[in-house]
Amino acid sequence: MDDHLTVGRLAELAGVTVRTLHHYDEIGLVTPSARTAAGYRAYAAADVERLREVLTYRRLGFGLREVAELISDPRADAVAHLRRQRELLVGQREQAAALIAAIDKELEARAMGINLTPQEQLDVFGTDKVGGEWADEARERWGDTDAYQVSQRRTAGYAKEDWTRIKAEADAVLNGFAEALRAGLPASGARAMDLAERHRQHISQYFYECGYPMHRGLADMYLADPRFTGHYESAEPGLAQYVHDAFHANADRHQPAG
Amino acid sequence: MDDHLTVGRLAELAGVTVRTLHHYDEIGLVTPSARTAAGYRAYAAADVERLREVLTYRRLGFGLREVAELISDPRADAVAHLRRQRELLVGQREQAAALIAAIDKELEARAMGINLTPQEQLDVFGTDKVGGEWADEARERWGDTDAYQVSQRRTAGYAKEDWTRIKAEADAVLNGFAEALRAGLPASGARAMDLAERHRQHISQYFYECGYPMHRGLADMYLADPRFTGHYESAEPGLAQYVHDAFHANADRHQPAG
DNA sequence: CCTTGACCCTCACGTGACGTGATGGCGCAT
DNA sequence: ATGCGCCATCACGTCACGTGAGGGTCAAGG
Repeated sequence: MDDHLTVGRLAELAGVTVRTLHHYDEIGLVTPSARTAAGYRAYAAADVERLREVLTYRRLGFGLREVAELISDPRADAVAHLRRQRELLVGQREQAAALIAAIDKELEARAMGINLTPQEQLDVFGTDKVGGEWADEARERWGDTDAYQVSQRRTAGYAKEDWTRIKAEADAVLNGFAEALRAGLPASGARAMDLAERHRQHISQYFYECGYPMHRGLADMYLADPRFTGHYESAEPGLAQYVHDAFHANADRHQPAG
Repeated sequence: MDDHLTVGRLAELAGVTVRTLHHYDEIGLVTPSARTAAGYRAYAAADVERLREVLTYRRLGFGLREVAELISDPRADAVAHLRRQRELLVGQREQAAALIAAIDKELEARAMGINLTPQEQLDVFGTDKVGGEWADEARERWGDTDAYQVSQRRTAGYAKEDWTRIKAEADAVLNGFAEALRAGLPASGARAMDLAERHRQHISQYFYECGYPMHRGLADMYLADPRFTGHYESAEPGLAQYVHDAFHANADRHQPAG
């Protein structure tokens, strides 16, 4: 009977308290499929699976009542659940990104001594509902409220020649960096700083407000996302790291890290 | 006295209920700086600012008790708060990303008929604590748990000629799509399907496992992120949308949406 | 002037998802 | 047989509000 887990073991594995498992048992959400002679709860593999489902939905902000409905929905199999959970997580992630952008905007504003209008400050509020029941109306909003959509709207108006020019400018910066790297110039040198600043203003002008904090974020992403990394590495090996370092150095110059 | 807000107005602006504001008043967390003769709560601009602070911390999972401590911390000014909040949000976003990656892994596994080991399934648990007190130990974990790090390791080994070849292949796909679009072929047609599939396998081969769910995600990002959008739009206007539709259509063919 | 309807007030109890003991039964090692 | 750690079931506490109940306030309209 080693394939059955006790409450304590499962609790530890799942990262929840014993009381939580008791509670889920009480309300019939995750009931151990067996009990020992002494009345100990004995969780089987299937129970663990179910708990995993429950916890995933819980983490997405659903109430236990809703979770129960979701996982007992007969027209949705495990894969459907995973897809749904994925959707919700993407929404969560993008919402976090939107809030980060909003904070960056405020930080930028404060760094420049500008006070945002009350309206702009309150915009931050509108983007979510402090967690919880956004789940049901999720898709409805992430069609239009999304922060990315903003920049999308901004970019939507560009014609082909605009894009060509924009890209040409971006390529010029990239080539500049590649040359600087080949020439052995340091990533924190004057040339690299110039290029970093040009890049930042380029993004700011054509896409969205890109303050130094966000520019740091971009730098990190260029290293983390292989599609960006590839873009730089194919121009010159080591360029992605070089550009990353330059952006950070430039950000440090203008806004010493806290 | 137009610069003072009533509960209802503020509640609407802030996206919370009147009861919540009453509650915050009761516990002294956000107290209106004035009352009208009739006893109506009158919130001034400073109160709004404070509420914004509170709500931001709340959204990050802090209890009201903790929020009270945080914002009454005299050695932290507004900027410090914003920076801290930003850090936490970045953590949240990355955690969501990690969970998405985990779900994609499971989806991939299921699509291939493989069942993940219990260990691998339980890994999902470990990545967080269902929300709440992760706040304090945040940075400590998000240094190495990050999902991106994986693909970074994989791409680290490529030399310049590899990158050149990889990029050439990617460009070939892009040009194929541009031609198809110019030729008026539908985004769900055979040619587009071929290209979409080639792209998916290209990503899978050189970067990371890219199943159909993730490929859908990529498609969405190509539309959402202006840097990607620009890449496609500069080749042919409307191409970003076209590619997006093609990826989705291709995913639908292989894995009908649930 | 008086009503109507939308908003405001203060109790005060209800709720959801557990936390936190209290009290007592297993189970295995010394 | 006697600790020690884990298990069981009540049962009340808590936190952040929800949800009326019962009653004043205010600007607009008949």
